[in-house]
Parts: sequence; structure tokens; C-alpha cells
Amino acid sequence: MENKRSDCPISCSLEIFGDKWSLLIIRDIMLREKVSFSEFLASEEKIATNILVNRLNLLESEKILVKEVSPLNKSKFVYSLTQKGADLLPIVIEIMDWGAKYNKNCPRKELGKRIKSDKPAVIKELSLALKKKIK
Amino acid sequence: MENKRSDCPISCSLEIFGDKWSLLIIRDIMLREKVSFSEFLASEEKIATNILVNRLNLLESEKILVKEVSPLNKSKFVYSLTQKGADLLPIVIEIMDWGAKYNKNCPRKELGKRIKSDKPAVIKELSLALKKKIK
DNA sequence: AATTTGTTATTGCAAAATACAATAACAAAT
DNA sequence: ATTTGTTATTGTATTTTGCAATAACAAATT
Repeated sequence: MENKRSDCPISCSLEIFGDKWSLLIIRDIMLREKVSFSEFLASEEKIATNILVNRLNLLESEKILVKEVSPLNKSKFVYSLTQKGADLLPIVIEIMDWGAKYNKNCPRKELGKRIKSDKPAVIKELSLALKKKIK
Repeated sequence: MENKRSDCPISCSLEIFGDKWSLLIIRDIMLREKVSFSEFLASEEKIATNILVNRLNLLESEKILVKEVSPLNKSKFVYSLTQKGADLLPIVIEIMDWGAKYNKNCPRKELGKRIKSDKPAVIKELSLALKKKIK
């Protein structure tokens, strides 16, 4: 961890995930059941392999993710959220809601519509589901 | 607006404010009553002038901020939030709450404590206050 | 009128982050 | 043995950011 810019919690948070990629990896794990390097790599936003490696290591070092050997395939790793990582859920949901509200080209799909109609319920439900999977 | 990476609302949002600075400017306007270039510049995180200019222009072009000549000082500009910008409030609050929860060096001050004890009330109250100031 | 001060913006250059392509390491599967 | 799949590294070009200096210009001061 580098030297902090300030003690502001917003600033500290942005030093960790204030970039264009980190929260997309979190999204993939949280909302799309992705768990591995190759699955993250396959996402539509086309992250480069070196950046993906870098972000996964960073998120792991911040204890937002945990990396383990896959029980199904010993030559594969799987990433899971810690409680700290799972607690990013409300942030992700709020960003998703704002983005859908202000972007014509981001039509709300099922989850987006449920967020629009009852955000707290969605957060509660997803949070419970995550609880079963955190490390 | 460049070419979008995808239609995901999270990705679209991060293309706008997914960096280490934009949300700090929003924070300064939302929570610290700052309105001008020199006030943003004075924040503890020490943003560079060229980056500040760049972010202000970007946020203005995204219609998150509006720039006007100050009524008090004609050689000064003041920035205010649009409704789109004010709607970032829940994101800012959630990031603040997460940062305070997971960072020893970010002691909760008054606002932080109120967020911890009743987040929806804080958001509602601040959102009402912002409503009176949006352009 | 000339000078100083305050505010916003620009420029030049170094450093860091990102994009993109190629390929390496290595275990599993064939 | 060879091929395939998964993760990681390397090299190079481009873009973004950090930092310092300074410009433009109006208001305030002398």
C-alpha cells in the first residue's frame, strides 16, 4: 500500500478500486458467477491479460479477493470474494442503477428493472446469496 | 464520448468517473460546499491543476456539472451539480461507508457515524438539500 | 496609471498506466 | 509425444497522469 493521499474514506476507497477495471472484475464475480482468469478475460469489455493479472493481484493483496486452486481442475485457479469484497455490493448496485438511468444505450435487463423497482430488496437478496460463497 | 466498451451500465459509468479524481470533485461539491477551481485545488489530496481542468471539463461535458460565472466575482467561475450529478450521491455515500468500515486510518467523523447508524435517512436528507442547489 | 493579487488555464517534460501482440510455463487431456 | 487449456510474462507503442513553471486576465490596491 502506497502513501495515502488523505484520511478521507472516499479517497482511500478510490485508491483501491478507482480505475476503469477493478469493479468490472468484482461485477463478474458478484453478478455473473465468473470465477477464473479465463472467464474474466472473456468479458465483453476486453481487458488485456497483463492488466487482468495486475488487478487480480491488487484485489487479492487488498483482501477483496481470495485465490485458490480449483477443486475441479488442479491447473486452474478460482477467485472468490471475501466479506470485504462482498461488501462492495451496494456500491456496484448504485453504480449500475445510475448508469442505467443516464445512458440510453444501457437498457435495463432483468436485474436492472428489479433494482429500479426495489433496490433494498435486491441488495438484501444478493447479499444473502454472496454470504454463502465468501471466503 | 469515445466508443463504449460495452452496454453494461457499470462499464459505462466507470468510463465516466472510473478514476482516482472525479468523485473527489463531486465529493467536494456535495459534502463540502466547495464550488470553485481554487477550492477544489486546495483539497488535501493535492490534485494537479491540469488534471483538475481536465476533470472539470469532462464532468461538464457529461452534464454532471454546470459551469457559470460567479455572481459575486465576475472573474471567477462556480461549478454546480446537475440532477445527473446529484444522483451520484448514493454512490458517494456507499463508497464513503465502505472506506470507513475497512480502513483503520479513516475514522468516522460526524457524517460517517450518521451514515453508519441510518444510511437511508442521510441520503434522503442530503438529497433534499442538493435539490435546492442543482442547475 | 501602474502594480499586485487572485483565479483559471496552458505548456513542457518525466513517470506511470494501459493497449496490444507475442509467447512462455505447465498441467491435463488425447 | 503431442495438443489443449489456463495463467502469466515480456516488449513495444500509446495514453494518462504527476509535477513545475508560467500565461491570461480581471479585480483590487497603490
